[in-house]
Amino acid sequence: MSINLKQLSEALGLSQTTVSRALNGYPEVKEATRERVSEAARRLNYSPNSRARGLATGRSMAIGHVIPVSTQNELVNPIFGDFVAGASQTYSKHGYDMILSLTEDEEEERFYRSMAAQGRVDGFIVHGPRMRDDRIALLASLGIPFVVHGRSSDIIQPYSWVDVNNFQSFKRATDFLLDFGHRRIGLINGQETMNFAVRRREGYLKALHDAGINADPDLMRSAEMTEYNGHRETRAMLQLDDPPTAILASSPISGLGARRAIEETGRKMGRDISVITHDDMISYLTDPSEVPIFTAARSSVREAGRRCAEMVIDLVANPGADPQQLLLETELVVGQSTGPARPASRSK
Amino acid sequence: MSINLKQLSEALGLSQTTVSRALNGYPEVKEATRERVSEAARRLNYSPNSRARGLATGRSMAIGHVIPVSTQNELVNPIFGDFVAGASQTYSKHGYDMILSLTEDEEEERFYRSMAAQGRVDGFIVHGPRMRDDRIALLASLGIPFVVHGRSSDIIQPYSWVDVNNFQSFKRATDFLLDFGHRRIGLINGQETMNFAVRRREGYLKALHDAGINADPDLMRSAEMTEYNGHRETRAMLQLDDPPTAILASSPISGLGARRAIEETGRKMGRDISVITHDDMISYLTDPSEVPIFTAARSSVREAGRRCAEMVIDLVANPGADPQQLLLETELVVGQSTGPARPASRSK
DNA sequence: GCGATTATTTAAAGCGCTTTAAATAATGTA
DNA sequence: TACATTATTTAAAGCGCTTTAAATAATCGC
Repeated sequence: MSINLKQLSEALGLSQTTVSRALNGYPEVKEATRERVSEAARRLNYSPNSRARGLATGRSMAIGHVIPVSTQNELVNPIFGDFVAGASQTYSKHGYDMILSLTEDEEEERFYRSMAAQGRVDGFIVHGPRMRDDRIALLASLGIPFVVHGRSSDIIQPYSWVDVNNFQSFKRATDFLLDFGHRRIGLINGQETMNFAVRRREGYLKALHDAGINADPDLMRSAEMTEYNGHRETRAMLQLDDPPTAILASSPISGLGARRAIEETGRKMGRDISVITHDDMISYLTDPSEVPIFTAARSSVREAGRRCAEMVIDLVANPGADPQQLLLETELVVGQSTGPARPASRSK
Repeated sequence: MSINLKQLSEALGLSQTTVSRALNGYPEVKEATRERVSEAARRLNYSPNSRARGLATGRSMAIGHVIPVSTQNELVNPIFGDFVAGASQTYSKHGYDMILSLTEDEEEERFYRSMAAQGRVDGFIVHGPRMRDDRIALLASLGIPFVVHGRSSDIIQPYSWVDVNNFQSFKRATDFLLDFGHRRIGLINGQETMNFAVRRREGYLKALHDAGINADPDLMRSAEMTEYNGHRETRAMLQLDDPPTAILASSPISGLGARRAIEETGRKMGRDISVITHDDMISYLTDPSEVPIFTAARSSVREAGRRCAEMVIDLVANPGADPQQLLLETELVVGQSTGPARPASRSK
């Protein structure tokens, strides 16, 4: 189908060395020669074999994205598509490929090791960091560049990460509700084995504490962020003797479930009950309206994907460099789902 | 970090040839030798460099997934995560990598060409086939194995695909509604540049036609499958003089929007208006209840991912073989969102 | 016009593996 | 025991590129 370097250089009457250099932009090639070479390469449809080039350079020009999938809950995080879209954009700009694999918990270590040892990738993006994630120590010991999307906790050695300021974001959202006079605020969090979920809870608790409010365990729920779970947990909270007047949901999807539960009881969201969601701005979920339905703490996960990709490419290019960190703030976008607290309406 | 073949063979006092053969399961190696080699490989932490191996074998052991992203609508399809999860599972079983890239329309052809020419992948999965998708002719002309997830139309040459029987699925769902006495059935379809959407509309129309009902253009909507659009289109239909008594939604997400619009007008889904959705069984959206909220035509996109991966691996292994096709049927799961037609209730 | 520089090109080695062709060892047969 | 077979191992070539070290061409200063 397409020719190789040897054929191209023979066709040109030049050595492989010169042709290679011409195409790779080395300065010691006469400009006229370079043009002749480029033209011929285009005309004869030459493209360098990536494996051969990789073998010679010691680079694979690929970054591995390893998505943990626990065996119990085979859930794929909905943010995943948009994150990857952002990263892919950056990679293609730099000539990198993205190698994606979903691995189950038990195989995770083996997988990272073999990908690294076989030289299939030049670096990794670590997804879904857990509370005390041992992947970080593993990758550090393997000596391969990596960036964590999110953070872990209790890790001594510095490492590179890109994270949303989940603590601040949920503190801010809680403050916003407190300012509206809400005192009973429910939290519908993601699974608290995940690091981000714990940080969100801490932000929520801090705001309550600063306002002199004791947190009520009944109002703090934690489950996978599905529509179904958001509905179930909200319904349960609304059935309490002293139901919340506001709810903080960790994802727009659990937010949808919360809305359904609210409306099922004849309440109106935004009037009887306020709701704020965290919103990663997933393309098919984020409301494009001027005043969106949901008041939300927004942070573009696509942007996070771009930044992670840039960071790991940078780490690959500068092996000696120090780890980098980037903390993204969310933006609180006020929509129709929040308003002043009403005296605990118990309609129905 | 880890050693190479030469070092391993020197440590063993054997030739590289024998060591290579021992590890790759060739029969001409004495069993005792093979064991000695495997043991040493394990002990000395040897793993073969994938690029070198790929250069020698001419295989890259990677399959490319190219997701089209149109510049106007930067939407990432929500099914994508689960499809990829299924495929990844199959790949890792066979030692393949998945290379993922999102490319914009204009770059698509160039991208496929260069991936193929550079030998970065051994085959492709084509996502989101359009009505008369020219990627199929392109890939056929490149002579590289590929499987289309979905089908195109008006393509003369046979090609490999895995698709859901969208026509039959929507015909069946429409029949189900007709049996309940519905005569005004709204369709909230995906974008009809996509092949699947057109097939769904045809199934819907066929059922109506067989029942002697003239399709009403006002009841056939087509837009990207977001919550927001599902809401908007449903609301528009409910405001008609002669509103539908049932709605067919092309995705669970537009279904959520439809439900919101229905309830906003004081109607009750399942009683006043019936809704059936197509459901790809996306992990975070599918309702695990015995009797789910939504009546839906279900088909596991994760399974489709697995089957596509198997098929492309098979095509790579058997270059001469004929194209393969697989048509998956949906299962109509009856939930709470459907019931007998009610005399066009115009509450509120 | 000639040696010294500088610019440009090339031969050949090397990246780490697989595989062909050939050599050596082991076993069988008469 | 000697020759033919079969089993096992090895040397070396080759995959297609980059890059080091060396060669050749062109240009400069005087």
